[in-house]
This record gives sequence, C-alpha cells and structure tokens, in this order.
Amino acid sequence: MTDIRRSGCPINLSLEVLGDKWSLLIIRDMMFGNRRHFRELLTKSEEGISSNILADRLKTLLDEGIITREDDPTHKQKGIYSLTEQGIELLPVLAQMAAWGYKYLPVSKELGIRARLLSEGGAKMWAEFMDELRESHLGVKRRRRTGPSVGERLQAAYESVVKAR
Amino acid sequence: MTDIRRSGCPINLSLEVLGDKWSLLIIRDMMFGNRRHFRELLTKSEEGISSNILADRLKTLLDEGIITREDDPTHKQKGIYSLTEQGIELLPVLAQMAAWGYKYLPVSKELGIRARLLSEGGAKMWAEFMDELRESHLGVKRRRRTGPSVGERLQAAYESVVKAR
DNA sequence: ACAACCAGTTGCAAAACGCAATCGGTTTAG
DNA sequence: CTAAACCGATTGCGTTTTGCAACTGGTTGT
Repeated sequence: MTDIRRSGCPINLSLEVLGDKWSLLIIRDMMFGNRRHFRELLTKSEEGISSNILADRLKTLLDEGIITREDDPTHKQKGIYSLTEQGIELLPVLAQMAAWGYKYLPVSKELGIRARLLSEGGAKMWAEFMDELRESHLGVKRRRRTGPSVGERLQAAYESVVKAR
Repeated sequence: MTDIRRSGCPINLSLEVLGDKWSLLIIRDMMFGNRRHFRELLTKSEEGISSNILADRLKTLLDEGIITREDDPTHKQKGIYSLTEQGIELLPVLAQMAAWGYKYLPVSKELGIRARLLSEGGAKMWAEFMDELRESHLGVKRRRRTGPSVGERLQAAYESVVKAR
C-alpha cells in the first residue's frame, strides 16, 4: 500500500486509504453481509477477491483503525473482524455510492433492492442501521425496538427478490 | 481501464468506475476548484497528477457519461470539460467522503475548512451547491439568489484560512 | 518569427494486482 | 487414532496499472 501523503485534503486522504477496487467492498460485506471471518469474506463475496489481496487489505484496514481483529474463542485459528466506530461511519459513504450506482449504472435487480431501500430510507434509516452495527460490532447495547431491524428488512427484501427468480 | 463486470452490485459498479486514486480527485477539482481545462487540472491540483493518467481518466469519465468535453471557442486547442448531471450527483459521495476524512484523518487546516462547512451545511447546502453546478456546467438557469453562493462561501472560507498563515 | 502555451502521447521502469499452489496448524468425521 | 476437511494466511510468478519524464504537433501572443 502506498504510504505517501499527497495532500492534506480530506477527500484525498480518504482516497489514499479507501481508493481502490476492494477496500470498500470488504467493508460492504462486513456491514451488509455480516461477514466476520477471513474465509467468509473470501468465499461469500459476489466478486471473488483473491486471498492475498484480502489479507493485504484487512491489514491496511486494521492499521487505519477501520476494523479490529480478535481471536474467535470457538476456534483457535479463526479471527473475528469487527468494524470500529470509524468503520461504521463509512456507511453514509457507501450509501451515497450505492444510491448513485443504483441510479446510473446497470445494477442487477436482486442486488439493487437494498440500495433502493437504503436510499429511500434516508439519513434516518442510516442512523438506525449504524446503531445496529454498533451493537453487533462494538457490543454497544441499544434499547429494545419493536419490529424488524434495518438489517433484517434489507435482508428480507434481498431474499424476496432472489427467491422470485 | 478494466472493463469486466465483477457483479451487479451498485457499490461494486460504482467502484469499477471510480475506485482508484485519481478519478474522484479530478471531479473534486472540477466541482470545488472550477477547473475546466486540461492544463488547469494538470497543474493546479494539490496532488500533482501526471498528464498521461489525467488524459486516461478524462477519457474514462467521458465514456461513462460523468463529464463532457466541448471545444473552447476562444482557443482552438483548448477543450472545456463539464460535469453532467450524473457527475454533479457525485457531490453527496464526495461530501460524505470529505466529512469522514475530516473526522478521522490528519486533514490540513486550510483544506479541511471546506469539508467542515459542507458537512455542517448538510443535505440542503449540497442541493443548493448542486444547483449552482447545474448552472455553471449545464447552463441551467436558476432563479436569483440573494447573498453569496455556496461556491463563493466555500471559496471565501478557504481563502480566509490560507491568508491567515 | 519566435517563445510560450495547449492537449495530449510515448517509452520505460516500478508498483500493484490476480491467480494458483502451498503452508503449518486446527477441527471434525469415521 | 487417524485421515480428511478447514483455517488464515503466504509465496511465486505473470499480467496490468501506475508514475515519471521527455516529446509531439499544433496554436497563440509578442
């Protein structure tokens, strides 16, 4: 990974960390697909990342404080990757990117449904989803909610389209 | 540039177009720095892009319909690059990325001021700025406004910090 | 007519990427 | 107890992308 500092512009600095074809996809899978292990990220992603690239990006994301890694108590070799608050706050970036892609690029129906829901839900839904991520990744308790969570609603929408094929 | 289609996910498709270290910086300079010529983009950017990369990225952005190019009537060799509606609608992506970078990365004071203003201004300010871009890039007339434009306010804030050095 | 300027292009070396095979260790099934 | 499957990576290697510098053919200003 590059380690230069081309400029102190916030957009440039963000791109120096996340400006490649894989980093944000890994974060996407951790957020929306609940992938927490190396093997899950490796095999269950749509795009098929290779293991050396995945290892390299996870290392960078760790160094940058976007994710953390802890040992899985149920399996001596497994690590559990979690998003930090800094990582969770990338949700608005991903959401805007998803909304833009949904509007202008040839998105497949099944994979676009979540982007549409998230886009229509707006900042309020994003905040709620980020709270859910704080619970599942940071262990922050949140008060009981009635009805399905944002994560469940996104997942249900996705499955309803996939099954309809 | 790659031309493969790894998946139909909107985030992935967006990254296949914009997922590199330069494309969004070029769009940033067109949006916030009002750079409209090749030479301006080449020499007046903080980061120092090289001319072959710039030419390549401009070509891709043209192909993708994010920018357009027309001849400059005042100079037979100059081309004027403009953002399309699709390009203008990348503003929320850049704004979120700037906000995240401002919060978590070692942003310089002078270059961070615009990110702060834009972040604090929220979606309403973004919409207003996008309207200004529609006027300057698409020629869309908009009704008169009193007071300075968003673009002017961002520029003024930037200069006040730069001059204070 | 000459220097400066314009939008790129070319050649080449360095870095990043993508793929497949492999590693040492751990867990599970028989 | 043993063998197979699984685990998170690592290695080697060929391809692609990037970065740098020089350069091109043409235009503009003096």
